[in-house]
Amino acid sequence: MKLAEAKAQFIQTWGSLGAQWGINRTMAQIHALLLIMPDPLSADEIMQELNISRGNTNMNVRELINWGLVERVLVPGERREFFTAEKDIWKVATCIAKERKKRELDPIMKVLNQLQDVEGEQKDKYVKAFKDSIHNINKFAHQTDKTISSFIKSEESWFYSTLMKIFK
Amino acid sequence: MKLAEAKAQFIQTWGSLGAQWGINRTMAQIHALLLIMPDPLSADEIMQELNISRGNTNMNVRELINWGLVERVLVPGERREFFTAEKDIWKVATCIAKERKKRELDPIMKVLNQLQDVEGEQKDKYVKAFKDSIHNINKFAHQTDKTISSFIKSEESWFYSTLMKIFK
DNA sequence: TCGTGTTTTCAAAAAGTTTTGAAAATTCAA
DNA sequence: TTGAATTTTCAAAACTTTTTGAAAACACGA
Repeated sequence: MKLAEAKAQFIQTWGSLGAQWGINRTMAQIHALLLIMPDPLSADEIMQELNISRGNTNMNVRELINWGLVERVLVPGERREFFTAEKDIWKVATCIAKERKKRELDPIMKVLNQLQDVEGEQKDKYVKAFKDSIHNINKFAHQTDKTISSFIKSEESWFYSTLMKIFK
Repeated sequence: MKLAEAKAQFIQTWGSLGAQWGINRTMAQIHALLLIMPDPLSADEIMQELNISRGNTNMNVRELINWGLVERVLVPGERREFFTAEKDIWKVATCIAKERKKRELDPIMKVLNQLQDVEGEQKDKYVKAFKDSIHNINKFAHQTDKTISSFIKSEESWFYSTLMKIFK
């Protein structure tokens, strides 16, 4: 397989994966492109490679920067901005985990805690079923929160550097 | 807080969570409703509770059944079908993990394996960067696959029943 | 300050997804 | 069979999200 073909396929696969994950397709494609490019790209280069408009490029690059997955790079002697993606896939993973935890898990945990105290008799089977469900989901959410938190922290810890060598 | 209010809030929160996860909002809401109801519901009851059309109900219930999150229940003496959701949140989680692995991780791993062998010189920095990226992502994907597989299996194993008692 | 190259914004258009509801199909008791 | 209750289908409508591109804003050297 030729490089150009492989590149196109990788970008499109990463793009549809992103779409299923609530990340928009173009954002994921830009990320894919920057992942496999050795040097930083300018907005124009991204536009050309992916055939998308300037506005679209700008918007999605900014969002990738917000997620912490892409960085602005200043090339000496160049007026234009260049962009590059974090290449260490473990860092990418922890970065995404951190962001999704903040955007998804944390808010639902807040709601679950409020829903714990519904008025009403335990004798009422509807009240009982509701409370039981919320209670169980809440326990599960706390466990998940702990697991994700330690995954996120593992990146920085001593434990990480020793253990991860096995996989890297 | 009153039960009705808490119920509505839970359904709507679970619904928007689902939307972020690539699951459609209504499907997640039906799931939420069935999760907190002690007894199975009929299609009509779901329609009334959530204010959605018959077609919509039918389609999304079927999809939930495909995911293995909801079951058809036959009530003796009733012509209509009733539906109920798995209440054990650990089972729900492994079920979702299994399905998402099948739909998302497995296909991308297939593509990554194909992309491993791109033609071209290692001296070409674009070829090198591409190969390195794919190689690293592939290693990560294999690791993730193992982790998810053992999570899915944990449900059935001896280890599960002993360890999970701590959290339940 | 001006002019040029560059980035950002945002309203409107395009594309994509979900929902509706009525008609068709199915099921089953009589 | 027949017909009433129920479920399923699917084209069109409603809604949501994404993309475009031109205009505005910005940055900076001369």
